[in-house]
Amino acid sequence: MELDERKQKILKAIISNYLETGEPVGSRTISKYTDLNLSSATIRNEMADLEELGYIMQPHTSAGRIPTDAGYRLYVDRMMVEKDTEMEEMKTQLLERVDKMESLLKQVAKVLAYNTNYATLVTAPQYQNSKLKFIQLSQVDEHQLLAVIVVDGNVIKNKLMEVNRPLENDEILKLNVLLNTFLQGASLQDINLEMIQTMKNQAGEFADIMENIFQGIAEAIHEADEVEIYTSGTTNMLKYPELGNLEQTTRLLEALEDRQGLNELIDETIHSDNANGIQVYIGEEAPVSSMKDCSIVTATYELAEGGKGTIGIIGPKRMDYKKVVSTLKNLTGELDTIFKKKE
Amino acid sequence: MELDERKQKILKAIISNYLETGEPVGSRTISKYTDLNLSSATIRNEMADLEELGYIMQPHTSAGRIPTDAGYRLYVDRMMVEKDTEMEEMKTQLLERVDKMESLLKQVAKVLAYNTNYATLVTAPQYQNSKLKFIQLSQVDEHQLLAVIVVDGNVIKNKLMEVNRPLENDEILKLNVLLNTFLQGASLQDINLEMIQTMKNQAGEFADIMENIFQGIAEAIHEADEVEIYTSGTTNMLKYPELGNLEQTTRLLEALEDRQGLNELIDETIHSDNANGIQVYIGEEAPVSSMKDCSIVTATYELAEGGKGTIGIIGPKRMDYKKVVSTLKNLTGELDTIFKKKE
DNA sequence: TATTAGCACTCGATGTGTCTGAGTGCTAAC
DNA sequence: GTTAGCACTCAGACACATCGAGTGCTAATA
Repeated sequence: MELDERKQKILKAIISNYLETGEPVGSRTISKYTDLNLSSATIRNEMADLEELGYIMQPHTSAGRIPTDAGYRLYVDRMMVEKDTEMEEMKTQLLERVDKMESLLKQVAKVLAYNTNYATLVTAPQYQNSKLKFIQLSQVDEHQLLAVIVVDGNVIKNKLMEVNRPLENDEILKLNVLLNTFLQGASLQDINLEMIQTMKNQAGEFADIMENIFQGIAEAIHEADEVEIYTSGTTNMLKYPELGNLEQTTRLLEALEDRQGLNELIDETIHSDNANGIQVYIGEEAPVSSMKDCSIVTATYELAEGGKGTIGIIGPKRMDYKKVVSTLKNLTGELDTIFKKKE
Repeated sequence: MELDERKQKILKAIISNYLETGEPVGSRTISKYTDLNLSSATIRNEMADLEELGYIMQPHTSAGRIPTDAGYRLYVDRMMVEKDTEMEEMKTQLLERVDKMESLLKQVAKVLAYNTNYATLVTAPQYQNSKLKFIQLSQVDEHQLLAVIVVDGNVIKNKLMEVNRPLENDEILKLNVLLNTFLQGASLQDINLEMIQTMKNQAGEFADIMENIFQGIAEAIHEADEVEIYTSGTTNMLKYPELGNLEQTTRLLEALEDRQGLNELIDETIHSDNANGIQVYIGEEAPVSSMKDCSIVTATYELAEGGKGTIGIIGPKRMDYKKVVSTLKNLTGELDTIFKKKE
């Protein structure tokens, strides 16, 4: 059997209708709804075929049909025409009162959740293989020394250290020069044991301070490589009763709260390069088991400075794919601009 | 009518039982459960009295009794004997793999949620009226200038600025001296327009850099005064069906996700000085309307350096008050020590 | 006078049977 | 190939009976 044009039309009508209502779709509905001018009986025959082809199914005998994962997949891949959205509105919402990067990302997640009624996640931009850009020691007060470490992508790490006695100005100067000559431009791999030993020797009585700084550097670089995930609108998931019983939904919310598993999801997105960076996981395709009744749409955004991050939307399988995809496309395109304005 | 000893015993038995089961408690249960050796009929008479006194109520005719807010209140104020808890276990959980303050706080919230099965919130320590401790400018690369601002409680703020040309070493030195002489030890109120003008004048061609720095200072101090709230275990709330229908619970979860309203709660706690900093809100007493079916227990912790923060637990009214209160008491006592070890 | 046994009563929860309507598959006619 | 029509299925709504936990009240008891 083949999926001819009429079958496609009917399938599309079934899915669209189901997306709107969340109820199984019957033959009569399709017969009236589409411009095919076919009776419900004909539709029924076609529907039986579509079911055999695996695109739709009945939740129980004598109910209408709902799309299977394969049906959604076909819909997303072949039938979807993108929608123009209320992006403008969202942009204005975003431009209000945001200062730091962190709050901006949180805000993005929030606005997105608010506008779509799904759960959203946003990661901060990651910089692969960050390099050291600048290090500076300074004396904060008699007993405290501050190390400022700047890494690629302007991730800044501060480390406070206790010292027994205040350092002289020229001592600090010497240490600063030492640090920057050896370490500027180095990545984590470049800093080997030999280098560490040499520097410790040269630092003389301040070897333990060096030790501390190295630790700080490791942390800073790690931090730059580590993903921070912001989620929002997780409670939206409670609005879709078809996601199964309360227990399942709870597990889903827990996964979202816990970040556990989310990392895996992010990793998968960021390492697959798609045409436009948009990826759609439907049902069982999701890399996280607790989301097997959901669909996930992720998009990668890219900053001019080389940072890459992910925006994702998690919702029921009957999510408004058109809207979600085009919103994400727009947003990832805009993010670089927005960041520039704000930082 | 008076609340004699026997009535108290019965009330206590009712509440304890209800805490365990979550079901309305009948007279027969109490008659068997307690060591009073009274028949169910007698208990019924007493229960009628207790109901008249406002400590218990029937959810419907011919159901057992459940405690009212007033009943819980009495229980918390007068009848509760603290429980020794599995604090040791919790402490060991906390000591694993925690580095930064932020992750420590998140971890505290998480461990607490895991151990109690309620929702938890933790705020970072706040420092009232923070003062400037130290400022330093440095040249990161040709076009970027970094201002490091350290505030009381060692809150550190970094601000990157673009500059047209690299500054000479002595120019930077001059600016650093200028900044520290004027601003060290100053609080936000101390920095007035006059001061700003004087400094700008002295800075000469770098007046706009000064402008930037002032903004950074304002942000830093603000940030030190601003509360960051970490929540965890919010999904635990779904485990208590008596919290009302799904919609109510959703509203509750939204409030927890949104931080909206939580600030109010925190404010109220931190400004009321109780004997041991523990505060219990039952039902309608809560300052957040969406939590009117819950109980909230909050505790204030205090660091040696003067910072103050809040830990809170949100659960159903039938929460295990004994356990919660003693856990919180222990934890707030320990937090200072834990922080010292970790920072 | 305080306690208890006993009884009638209430009311949510549970279970059962019936009805309805949406939807199907199949067959025969167009 | 399409359609009308019909018998059939099944979830959900509804009415109704039953059950049992729990109550309040009264009269008997210690």
